[in-house]
Amino acid sequence: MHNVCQPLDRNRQREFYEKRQTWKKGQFLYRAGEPLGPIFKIITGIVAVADRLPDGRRQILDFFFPGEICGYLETEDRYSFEGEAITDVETCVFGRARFKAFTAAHGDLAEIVRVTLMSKLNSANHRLAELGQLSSTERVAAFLCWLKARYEEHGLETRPLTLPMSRELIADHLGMRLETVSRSFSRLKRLELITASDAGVTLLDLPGLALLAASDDRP
Amino acid sequence: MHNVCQPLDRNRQREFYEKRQTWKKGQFLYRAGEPLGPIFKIITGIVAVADRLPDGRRQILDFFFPGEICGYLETEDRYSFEGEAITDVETCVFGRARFKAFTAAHGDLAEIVRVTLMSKLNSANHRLAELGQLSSTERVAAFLCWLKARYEEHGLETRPLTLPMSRELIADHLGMRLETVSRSFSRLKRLELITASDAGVTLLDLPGLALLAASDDRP
DNA sequence: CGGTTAGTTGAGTGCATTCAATCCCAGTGG
DNA sequence: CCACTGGGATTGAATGCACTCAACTAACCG
Repeated sequence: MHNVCQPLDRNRQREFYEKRQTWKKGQFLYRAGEPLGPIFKIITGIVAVADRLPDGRRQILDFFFPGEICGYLETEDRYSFEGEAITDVETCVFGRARFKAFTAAHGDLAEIVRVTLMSKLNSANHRLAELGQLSSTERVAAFLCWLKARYEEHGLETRPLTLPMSRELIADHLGMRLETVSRSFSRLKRLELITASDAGVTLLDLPGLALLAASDDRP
Repeated sequence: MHNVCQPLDRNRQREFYEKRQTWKKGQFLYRAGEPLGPIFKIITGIVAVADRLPDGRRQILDFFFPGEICGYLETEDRYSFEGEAITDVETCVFGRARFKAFTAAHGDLAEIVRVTLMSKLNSANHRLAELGQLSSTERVAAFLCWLKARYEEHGLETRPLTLPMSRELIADHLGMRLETVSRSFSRLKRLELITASDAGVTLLDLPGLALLAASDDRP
């Protein structure tokens, strides 16, 4: 159907971006241990990438927003983690080999990949500090600051902040139980750092939240 | 020896590896926020890379062993984290710009950098799952398994395993207090999964430890 | 020897978890 | 139209794990 690899821009674009795919909320784009399939570029929606322990516990490692690429991380020839659509999601799907060849051929793209990887590693490290050192409420505060920053990147409304993920997802991201997440929200409300309506959460005192979060803001 | 790349071998080698530096246990190779200095390749000893919160709490992100490179992670023009010699350390020190130029000029080296970054990101992700999901004793078990694997990589004695880091360092790595680390060791002894002598720790039942650690082995 | 530092262990506290009840809302079918 | 249902969220009560504070041991070094 799509012929492979011409050094012609038009074709490239088409090759890369033509093959779209949609996912319902709750569907998995890929699972850990599955043979490597394609790489996904998110067009709309949010994907949660998670590590899962044998007994079912899971750690959500990152939330991927439109414009980001997920599914590229691999060990051997299997996916390392799992990617789940937590909203309805639309993706571009394209082959790994082709992606590799393409970046190899373009030095500047390789540099972009390097910078992206480094930035992701940086974020992961900051999150390690959060998980290891912050109390539950501090973690929620840090999460809200982070989410606001992501929303601003994407030009989304931040007053109020519409939370696209459930308490359970937040809990699995922050290494706590959903009830504890809920209590933390209540605590933040009582401290008048946030208010909540059915539309979402409003951050009343960003400096105060950042102070609670203590950790340097994550990039 | 280190056989890095062919063209202009002699000179390159000299440029890269001639400048050595030694560090006493406890010295910092670099600190977060400092203007970017050189990149460090560790020849002997172990370096702990850590993130530090404003109030002094720290999260040790990784331990770097001989042959590894640390100090390359950056945001803007500052070091993101801090690198501390936890034993006496000998390093090669070389300039960032030169390193960049060198990798840019050699596609294969750039690929090595990419793979290394990806592997580090993979490890960081697995450690996120550990911090987020495992109990304290499980975390210590995971840590011991990981350390053994690292030792084997480097051809070091693993029966017994000589722990190069104090309880406090382990605690700051695993997000717990040093007393809890100590209690976890005692628990593992009581479970007859390990024994300890003044020479170090012997892992009696690796499968048992790995089972406790639950998480997939980290790479 | 005394002084110092790393490690272990005990007692008591507190924070996060577990289990459970309730509430709210959206969806559905009588 | 309203009663019913199910999922997400909040809150309460009780438990338990990890933390704090503190005592004590062992090893090392002057």
